[in-house]
Amino acid sequence: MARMTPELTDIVAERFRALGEPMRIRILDALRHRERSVSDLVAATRATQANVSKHLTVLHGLGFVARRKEGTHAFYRVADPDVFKLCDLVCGGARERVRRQQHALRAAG
Amino acid sequence: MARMTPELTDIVAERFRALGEPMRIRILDALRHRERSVSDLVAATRATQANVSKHLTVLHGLGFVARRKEGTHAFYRVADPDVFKLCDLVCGGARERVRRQQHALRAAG
DNA sequence: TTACTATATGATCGTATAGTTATATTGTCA
DNA sequence: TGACAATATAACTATACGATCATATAGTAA
Repeated sequence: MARMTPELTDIVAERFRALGEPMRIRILDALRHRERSVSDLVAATRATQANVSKHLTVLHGLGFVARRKEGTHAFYRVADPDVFKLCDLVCGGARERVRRQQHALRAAG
Repeated sequence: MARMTPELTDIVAERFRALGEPMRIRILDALRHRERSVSDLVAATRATQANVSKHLTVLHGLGFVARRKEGTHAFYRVADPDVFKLCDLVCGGARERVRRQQHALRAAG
């Protein structure tokens, strides 16, 4: 396979960086099974409304979530199902690391 | 599935954040098919030696790459094969977004 | 209209970190 | 030993960005 172009590496990094904030992961996790309003997400994450709204703007700008307006409410849902595949993969790597560390500790102890 | 714990969201975000830098993506891309020494990577990425070394420290600290010393050289290789699955997934999302935008432009134009 | 609710956004601040420079460390060879 | 090469790291600067506060915008209801 050919090397990635600098443009592509920038795009890839931008998308990873958007997922690289704990609060945004919590928001996506809260959206795993159903859409939620902003105020729902504020309650679920215990963050301020402005903070949640700004994180949603980032996720929406990159197409990770979609928005539906209804009256004064805005309902967000996950628009890119690969998000959870990404989280599962990265979780798996984390679990594997913990497992190896524990194995090394047992061998040393 | 249960909600993620705050600890887990932090770990997941930390790993995504490590992948959220263009230079680190370039380094991983350069390691896609073979291990490389630090000076190889300096030449491949056109960054300074100190800069490449620091990025490698981050990637190594999270287990994304492994190190092998040989004389004064240090050879790095990808330790977590999921890295490229992650990149492919995030690339796919990017491509899908571009495709939809072009479709919308054609429909509007 | 006024009052209230839900959401988005601009201004500001503090912190985290990428990049650079200089230096330390380690290994090789004469 | 000294000189050199490869890598790692400490100190510093500049910038990006997350969090907060205040305010703007939009919808609803009286």
